[in-house]
Amino acid sequence: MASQLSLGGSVQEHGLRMTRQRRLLFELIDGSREHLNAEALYRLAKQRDPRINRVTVYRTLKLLKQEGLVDELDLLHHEGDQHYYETRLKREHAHVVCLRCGRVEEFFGEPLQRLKQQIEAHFGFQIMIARTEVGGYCAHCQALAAREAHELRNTGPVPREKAAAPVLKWQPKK
Amino acid sequence: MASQLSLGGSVQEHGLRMTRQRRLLFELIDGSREHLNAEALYRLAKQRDPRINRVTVYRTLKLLKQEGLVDELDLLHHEGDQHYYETRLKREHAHVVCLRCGRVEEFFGEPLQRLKQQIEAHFGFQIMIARTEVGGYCAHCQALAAREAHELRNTGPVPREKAAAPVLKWQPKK
DNA sequence: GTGTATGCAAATTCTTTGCATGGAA
DNA sequence: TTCCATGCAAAGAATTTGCATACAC
Repeated sequence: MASQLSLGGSVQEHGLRMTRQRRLLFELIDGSREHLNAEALYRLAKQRDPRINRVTVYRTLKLLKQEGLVDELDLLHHEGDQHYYETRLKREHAHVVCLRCGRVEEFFGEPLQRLKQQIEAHFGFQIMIARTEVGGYCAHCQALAAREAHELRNTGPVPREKAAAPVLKWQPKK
Repeated sequence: MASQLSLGGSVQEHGLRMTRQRRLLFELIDGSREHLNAEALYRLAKQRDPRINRVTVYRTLKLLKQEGLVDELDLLHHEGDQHYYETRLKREHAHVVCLRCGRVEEFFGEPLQRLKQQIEAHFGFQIMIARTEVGGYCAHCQALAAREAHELRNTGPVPREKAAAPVLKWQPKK
């Protein structure tokens, strides 16, 4: 999971400085198995360096984005309006988010390469960043929803809204 | 450009009401040739109905999203952290954003269909929404940047940061 | 030593909530 | 006539800025 990207190299090339905080934050993002948002990252960092400030997290994230070391995602804002971060992978990939349980899968597949190539060819565009985020319901949640629907039917009359609404429906945020 | 989606149908089916404001806001989004953000939409709406409130814009956008009439984009946040809105099109498409001039192109192509199919097949996933956003430099801005680089070289010494930085580089937000 | 990075407090931006009134069905 | 929708004011969440101090080079 951990990338081969060099924080030091990238930072020094631009006259920037390698600090305790930057090293820590990059390590945490790069080593995390989840997609962290700024707040989660801050809390993790605080455990290892209680003196670190939330503002430093934001400033460092901005820097890492600019240097192309980290990508920013929103995962369709399935919970709140925060952003999520991951170290940039070599392989293009899409994020597949279950709108019910929040689980995030990554999909690597050739249509993504194709898409980039076509866009570059079609528009003469120079792509710096590409992001595909897909929301819906994972197999597990589809099964759960089906079972719930079944139970509803066998429980007799049900408040109108509940019965009429599709079982699977975009969940309002929060 | 205008979609065939019915606001009235969708609204009434869920026990909701068709109001002056909702009609107006949907019309504006559906009729706009640009991707509007909440603030821009509010300002447009205010011209046609000075009594409308910003909060109503947010509430209506949320509703339209939930009903699947409108999709939310962030266009890679190329200017600020707002979201942008468009009426849902039948055809899958990607948004291609120039990080320099801000121009947004839409790309329709089969890799997008392929991608969805593969994700559904691979994970047994039921896709409700899919979003691809691509950032980089449009042909026009590449040409401009090349010319600028040329002029820089012929102007003699230049402040270090300017000369050392790649000509095309992710623009820091704002 | 110089100039960038950090921490702290305060400000800003974007969005949501509470509540009384207005208006669609 | 019934409740959903709106407007207004205020709150809230996420992120940024200003400035003095700390620390990497």
